[in-house]
Amino acid sequence: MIALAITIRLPDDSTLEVPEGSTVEDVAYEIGEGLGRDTVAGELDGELVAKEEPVQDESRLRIVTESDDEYLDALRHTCAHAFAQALLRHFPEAKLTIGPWTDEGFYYDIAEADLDREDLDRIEEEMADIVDADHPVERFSMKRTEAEEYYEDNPFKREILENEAAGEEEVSFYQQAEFEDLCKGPHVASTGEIGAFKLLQVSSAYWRGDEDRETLTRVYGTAFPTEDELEDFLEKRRKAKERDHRKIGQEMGIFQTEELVGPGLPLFGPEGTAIYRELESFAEEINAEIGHEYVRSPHLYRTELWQKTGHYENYIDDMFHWEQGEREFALKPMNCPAHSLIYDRETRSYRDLPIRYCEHGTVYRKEQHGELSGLLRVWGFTQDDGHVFCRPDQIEDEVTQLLETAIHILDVFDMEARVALATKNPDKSIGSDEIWEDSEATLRQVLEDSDLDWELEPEDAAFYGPKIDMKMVDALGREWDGPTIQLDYNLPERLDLTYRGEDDEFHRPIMIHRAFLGSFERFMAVVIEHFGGNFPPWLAPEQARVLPISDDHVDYAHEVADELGEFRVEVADRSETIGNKIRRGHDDNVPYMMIVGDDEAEAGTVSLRDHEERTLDDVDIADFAEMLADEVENRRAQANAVPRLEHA
RNA sequence: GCCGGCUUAGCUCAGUCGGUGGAGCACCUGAUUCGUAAUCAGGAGGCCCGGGGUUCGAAUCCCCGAGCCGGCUCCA
Repeated sequence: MIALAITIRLPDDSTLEVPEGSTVEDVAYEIGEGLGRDTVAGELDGELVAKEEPVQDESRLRIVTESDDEYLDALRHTCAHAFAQALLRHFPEAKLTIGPWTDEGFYYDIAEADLDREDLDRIEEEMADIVDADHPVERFSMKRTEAEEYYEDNPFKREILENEAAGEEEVSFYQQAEFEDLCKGPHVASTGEIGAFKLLQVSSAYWRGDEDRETLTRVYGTAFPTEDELEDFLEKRRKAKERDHRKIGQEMGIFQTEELVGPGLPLFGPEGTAIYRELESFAEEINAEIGHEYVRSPHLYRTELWQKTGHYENYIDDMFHWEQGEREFALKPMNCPAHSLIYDRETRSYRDLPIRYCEHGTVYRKEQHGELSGLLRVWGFTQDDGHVFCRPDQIEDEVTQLLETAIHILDVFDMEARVALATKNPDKSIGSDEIWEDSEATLRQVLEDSDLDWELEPEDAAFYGPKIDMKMVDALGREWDGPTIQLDYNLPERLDLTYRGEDDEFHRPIMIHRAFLGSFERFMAVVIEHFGGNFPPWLAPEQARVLPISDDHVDYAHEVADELGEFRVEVADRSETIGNKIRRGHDDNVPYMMIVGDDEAEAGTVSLRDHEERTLDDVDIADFAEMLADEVENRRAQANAVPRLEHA
């Protein structure tokens, strides 16, 4: 019998003919004996699959071995099985649902098992036994009908069989010792390959992510080939926890929330407000540079406005609204309609465009209670919002300018950007295909003309137009939502915005929504975590502190502080030991301490010490002031006065 | 909003079996006057998240609610 040949495309773009019905592993052996032996899994048309997966004609295949990143995914997937196996030994009545790998590890969702941290400890011990026993992980097939019987008591697995495996005759299972699980793979060859693992937390999740369906117990864990890698991972988590903006915000008195005020409504004291105002004046400076003019709009509006914009029907439940006499009013959830109405106050000419408005606009959105978190998700926040009204032929220039500005801003904070183009979601979009295609092409053009790396996020656009989203990458490599540039063809239509064209006809302007920092509140949270509270001088609530050695030097300390009057300077004038003052200055994250005693008072100098414990004696106050002024005015991300003065 | 956990001094946290609540730091007072990461002593500070219940008696047990934390879902 003659096997029919099919063609497989390999990563180097070469092709390989293999018999029909070949698996990933077969192809690997076809390429080379050694590669065949090392095969862990395959990447088939971009999807990670088990090595037993049959390949199709014309598919693209990459062989995954132990040296590839995907090996970690398979390892974690096997660890998820080891967890489920250990779980069933202690909780035989538990029902398994799904247990995939994730970027950080794995989770397993289970039903009919309430677990607490102590249970996890017991399960971890059992898992250690399973790993030590080094059970081989075997794949086997079962008829779908048999599998349905096998899972007679497990409606979740049966649902997977009904949906995911609907057309299949046979389904695959994986087995290690007494444990069997319906699973597509891939997995590593034996449980002993799991070098190090840890169960991280127990929480909950909805079956199929649907809040109307069953609530399941979800256990998160992670696994690595070696103990060292696990330890690095845990260390990074600990560091992240140390930098939690809620903790630092509390310690440094940056913000507070009060039950009496309400959830998600932070109060800022002088320390937080110093940071807040610095961010605001930074935004003001940027807006002046790029010609965005400030406007102001009220917090309260008749809801008819949001009926007109279309937000009412989609978001009224997320707005704060109430009847006021005959009318219904709502706190604004966004600034764009107000800006649009200002645009619309008179007949605009094509010559006037682009018209660019901006506002530090405070908006209120009734986020779900479970979503509220420190300054990251709140009910009331202030956006560094802006809207450009322009002609179609101006979009490219405007977006380019906004993109460059966003990159510059992140650069000031020493943060990298990860740029993505979010395109149309067919299920959630309005407007013609033609408009979408044009606007996506325009954004794509801007990105291609820039020297930025960017990726596509298909179907992630807002309903009214495509957007460029930027993630900010902080000092620990974590990603946060950053600047956004969104095209909007809808609102100008809804509010009937026009301009008079060269041809004497009325035309529809395009609206570009943009935010650089997002909201001042959330950006503060990011900045706190990014710098870990150790702010650069321009942002630090207290930029320098004068520490007199003894009470005899308090007067001189105040003289020094007065000389630095343009900065945020305090004097540690309580009767404490100098060691204690230094300790406090460091704990308070003051960038610069100026220690003054007899020597300094006599010479009219200070002894400088920064947060990095770098010290320099005999510093001229005016020289330091000049250095600090430079760091503040130029918004330098590092406090480097000590080394700079040292080498001056 | 849903699931689970937590809530004790300004902060971090102990509090046994149901029998009138403690520590460290911070704060106040006094002493000390100090040269680069915590001087010593004393004092003050509590609606034990709120409401209801069980009990002779509740920080502790039960019910309801709020806030926070971890997830899920959501994020114009």
